[in-house]
Amino acid sequence: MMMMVRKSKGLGERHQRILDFIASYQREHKHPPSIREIGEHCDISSTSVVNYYLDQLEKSGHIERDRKISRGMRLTGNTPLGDMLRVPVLGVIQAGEPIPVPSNADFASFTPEDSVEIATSLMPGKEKGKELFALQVQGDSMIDAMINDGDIVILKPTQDARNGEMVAVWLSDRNETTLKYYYKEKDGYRLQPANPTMKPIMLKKTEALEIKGKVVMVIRKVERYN
Amino acid sequence: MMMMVRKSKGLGERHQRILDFIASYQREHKHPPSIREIGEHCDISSTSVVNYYLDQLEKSGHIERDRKISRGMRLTGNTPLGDMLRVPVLGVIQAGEPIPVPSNADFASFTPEDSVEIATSLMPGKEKGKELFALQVQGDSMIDAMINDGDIVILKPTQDARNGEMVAVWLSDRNETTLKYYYKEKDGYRLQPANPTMKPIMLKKTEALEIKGKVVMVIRKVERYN
DNA sequence: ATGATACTCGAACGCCTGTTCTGTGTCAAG
DNA sequence: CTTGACACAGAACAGGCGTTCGAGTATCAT
Repeated sequence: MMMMVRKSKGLGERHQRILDFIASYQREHKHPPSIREIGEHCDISSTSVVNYYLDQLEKSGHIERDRKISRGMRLTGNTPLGDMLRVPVLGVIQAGEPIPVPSNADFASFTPEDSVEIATSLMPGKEKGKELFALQVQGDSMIDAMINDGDIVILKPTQDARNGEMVAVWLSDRNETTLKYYYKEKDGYRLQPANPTMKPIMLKKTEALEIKGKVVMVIRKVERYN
Repeated sequence: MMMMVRKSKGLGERHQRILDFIASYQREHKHPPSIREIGEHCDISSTSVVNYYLDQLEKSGHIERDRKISRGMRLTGNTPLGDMLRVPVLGVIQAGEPIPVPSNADFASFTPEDSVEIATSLMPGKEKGKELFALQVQGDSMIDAMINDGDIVILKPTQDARNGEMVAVWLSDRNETTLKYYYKEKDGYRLQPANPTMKPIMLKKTEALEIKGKVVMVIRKVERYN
């Protein structure tokens, strides 16, 4: 029979699968799954194998376990609750620099320090998917998007947008990153600033427009201005 | 034997005791207690009696239960976890209207619909006190504070501010509400807009300035602009 | 080859736990 | 006084669940 080869570095596919299942189960049921439920949904036929992986995940610090207690497991670091999302802060965003986009398997491991927690109840629409990432705004170049220095923008990675959505775009012709409301028009694109007093950027079809993500939320921690 | 008299209105002593125990147990163990554990710590000798009360608490909406599932209960309504704050949205804030301030005992009861949840990890400084309230911005009158129509501002009620703090003030002379950075100067007050391209409001000492609260956070859910 | 290591399976054991049933004492209404 | 709702106890049942054990298989370095 085919055997899975262990990826000596990081988590194997089954580890990841179990981790994901615990998270999604917790979100749906408000409590952790049992060992047998994990086995069923992760195609593991024996409870002892689930237990085997759970032990490893505990040793590697990904989960905590309360032995002997039914469903006594919880994720550590990442999403402790089903009510919150942990969004990785992948870097900064500023006018003169390209946008850091999430590398393929970048969501797997990120330190709790470099992430922000968002209550799912705050999330607009059905963007509750876990493919979100965050960037910290650097500089005052986004003031036309009503976004301050230091603000945190939550993005959903995408290559195309619908009219009226706020997107993060890289204008390679101008060497510029910007956040604007996106409108496709007959002769090109219109990038509308959030500030209604400011004029839009009109782009011809010939000009390059790379959509990197869609803005779903902006968070500003107001400390002191000094 | 002594019997407890049921308080026909509200929760009896045992109901409250069970509720408190579930909360404290959950805090300590990260998972809910079992029926028998509740019985032991609440001086109830029979599991059926615990079940009896749990049923009532479920009917009255204080807890939710997953039948047949071990420790399948959880508190509803109030933030069961210490990881999130529930902030009441007391109303709207706009230029032409006074600021709704929290009435004395207003934090006690508010519906979950009229509140926003904030992860404590997001809270700046030590404003994690629960005396916070939120207002929804109405209109474009706060654009000079880099705040959009529909944004949610989290406020901490206070009557005075230190220099550099963003405050919500009511200028009775002008019949105007505004959000500005606050600076006390020798000849009066300076109210500085967050947008660095805009000019401050200079106030003489004689002009009335009512500070209603201090802004600690701004949240913008970006849906669609259309 | 050979042993070590990693991984998997199936089954059984036994405690944990929610559920249910029977019975008892209290108290207010009829 | 009878009746019934209410609060409670105790015991037993049945299924859920974590744990453990024995055994088998694939990969790989020795």
